[in-house]
Amino acid sequence: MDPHLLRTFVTVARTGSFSTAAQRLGYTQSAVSQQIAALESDLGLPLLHRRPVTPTEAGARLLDHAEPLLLRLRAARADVLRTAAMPAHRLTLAATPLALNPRLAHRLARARAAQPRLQITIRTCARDEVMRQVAVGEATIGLADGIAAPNDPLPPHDAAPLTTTGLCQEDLVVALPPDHPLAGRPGLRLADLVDARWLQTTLCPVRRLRHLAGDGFPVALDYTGDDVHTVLNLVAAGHGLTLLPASVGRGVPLSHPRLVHRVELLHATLPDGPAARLAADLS
Amino acid sequence: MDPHLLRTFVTVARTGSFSTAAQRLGYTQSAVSQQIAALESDLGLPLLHRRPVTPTEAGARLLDHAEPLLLRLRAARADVLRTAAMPAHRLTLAATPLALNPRLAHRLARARAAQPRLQITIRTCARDEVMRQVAVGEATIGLADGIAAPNDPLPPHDAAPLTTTGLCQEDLVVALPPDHPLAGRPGLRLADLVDARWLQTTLCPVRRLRHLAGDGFPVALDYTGDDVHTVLNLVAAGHGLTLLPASVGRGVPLSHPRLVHRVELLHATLPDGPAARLAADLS
DNA sequence: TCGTCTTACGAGAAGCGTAAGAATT
DNA sequence: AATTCTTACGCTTCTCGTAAGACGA
Repeated sequence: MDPHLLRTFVTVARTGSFSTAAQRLGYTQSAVSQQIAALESDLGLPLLHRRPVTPTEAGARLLDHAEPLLLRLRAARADVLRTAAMPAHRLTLAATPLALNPRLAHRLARARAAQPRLQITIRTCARDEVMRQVAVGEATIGLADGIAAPNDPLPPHDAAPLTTTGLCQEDLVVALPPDHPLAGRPGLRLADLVDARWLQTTLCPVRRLRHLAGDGFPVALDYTGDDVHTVLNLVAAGHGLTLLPASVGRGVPLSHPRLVHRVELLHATLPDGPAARLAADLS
Repeated sequence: MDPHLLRTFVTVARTGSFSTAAQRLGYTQSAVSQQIAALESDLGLPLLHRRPVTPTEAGARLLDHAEPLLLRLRAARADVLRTAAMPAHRLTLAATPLALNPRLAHRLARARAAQPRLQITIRTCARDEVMRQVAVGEATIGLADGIAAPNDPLPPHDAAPLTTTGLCQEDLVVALPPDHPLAGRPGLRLADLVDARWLQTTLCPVRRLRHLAGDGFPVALDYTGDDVHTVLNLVAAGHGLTLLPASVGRGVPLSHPRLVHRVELLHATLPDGPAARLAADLS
C-alpha cells in the first residue's frame, strides 16, 4: 500500500487507461502495469477490469479510501513543513463566496490595519476546495460558510484535522421571486416550503436542508457556480427558492426551524507570526 | 513519506529510543537510524532530538498526523479485503460497556434467532477502540454509546469513514449519592450542577458535558476503567456525580438541557451476507 | 492490424545488515 | 567505560525502462 502505487491506481481508475495514466504521471505504460500488478498481488485481489479499464468491486472500495488518504498525506507534509516556514509577511486566504460578509470584511480591514506590512491574497472557491487548500498549505487561512442550527458547528470535512472557530452567525432569509405568493409574509417556516422547488447551489446545498429539516425539498435547478448575483437572478426569474444570509438578499425571514448562516475560520496549527495574529484578530 | 518510515518514526518517538524501536519492529538499530535519516532528509527538517530522543516541533506535528494516517491505511486495506471475504457465519461485535442495553440485547437476541447458525463473539472496549477495531476489521460491527442532544449524532471519529446508524436513545439521569441534598428532586438542570464535583469516566466524559453545556464541571476523580458497577459504587460513596442512562442507575432525571443517551451502530460497507443482515436487523 | 495491456530482462537505485566509528553520560 | 546513535560498505531486493509478446476490437 505504498502511496505511489495508490496514486497511480487512482489515476488509472479515473482515466480508465493505463497508458494515459502513465503519461500523466511521467511513467512508462509498463511501469504503471507493474505497479498495478504489485498492488493487486499485495492485496491478493484484482482491482481493475481490463478492456475496458474499470474498477472491480474491491477497486471501487480502495478508490473511496485512496484519495482522502493521499490528501491527508499531503496535509501532513504541509503541516510539518509549516513549522519551518519563516513567519511570512504574505499569506493567502481562501474563502467561500458568502463567507466574507460585511462584518468579516470589516474585521479583516481592522486586522490588516494592525499589521500594515502583511500582504494578503484572497481567493474564492467552494467549501471543499477551501478545506483542501488550507489542509495542504495552498492557503494559510480559510473562511467557510454554511447553514446550521444556532451555535452548532458546520459539518466537518475529514481532509485533515483543522482548527475551526465560529466567527459569526446571521439570520437567514428565504429568497423568493417578487411575485411569489408567499413574498409578502412576515416570516416563513421551512415546513411551508418542503414542496416548493429549490435551487441546488453550493451556497445553499439542498442536501443540507434535508439533513436539518427532513425530507422533501425537490430540486428544480442545479447551479454549480459560486456567484451570488447569478443565484439572485435565478431566484428572481422564478427558477426556484434558496436560503441566503439576511445581509445578502432581500427575502422573507426564516422563522422556524431556527437556522443561521454561519461562518467559520479554518486553519492548521499556525506557528507564531503574522498568520496566527491575523487568525486571532478575526475571531 | 513512506508508511514504513512513518511507522518506525512513530515507534521511535513513542519509545524514545532507536534501539528498542528497532527490536520491536524487527529491524537493526542501523536500519532504524537510516530510516529516520531518510525521513528527515525527505522533509528537510530534523524530526527528533537525540540523546535523549525527543520529537522536535516538526516531529511532534508529524506525530499527530502519522497515527491516524497509518490507521486509515490499515482500514483501507481491511475494507478492500472485506469485499473478498466470503460471507462468514461468525462475526465479532465490539461494544462500549453501556451500548448493549436491555433493548438492544433483546434486538440482538431476535436477530440471532433469525440466523441460528451465526456465531457471534462480543467484545467490550472503549469507544475509540470500538471504532478502531471496526475500521481495521478486527470487529465486524460496533456499538458505541454516548451523550448527545436528541437526534444528534455522536461526535465522529476520523479513523476511517464508517457507516453510523442511530439505534436508540434513552433519557439520562444524574447519579447521586443517596444522601446528596439534591437527591430528592424530581428533576435537575445541568446548570444546577456546573459546580458540583464530577467523575471523569469513559462512560460519561466530562469533556463532552463541557462541550454540550458550557464550561464548569470540575473533575473530582478520574476513572479510566469501564465497569458500570464500579462507577455506581464510586458515586454512592460520594466521590462525584455522573450521568447514566435511566435504565442503568437510579438517579434524578435530567430535565434541561435535554440530552439523551444514544447508541449507534458502526460498520464499514458490508458485503451481502449474515453480517449485513444482522446490521439491518439491529436497526 | 492497430491499440492496449502484459511479460521478460537488464541497469540502476534503494534498503537492510554487519561492523566500525563518534558522541554523550 | 558503557550505551546509543551514525556512517561505511557490500549484498540483496526492488523498480523502472526497453523491447518483445499476447490479447481484443
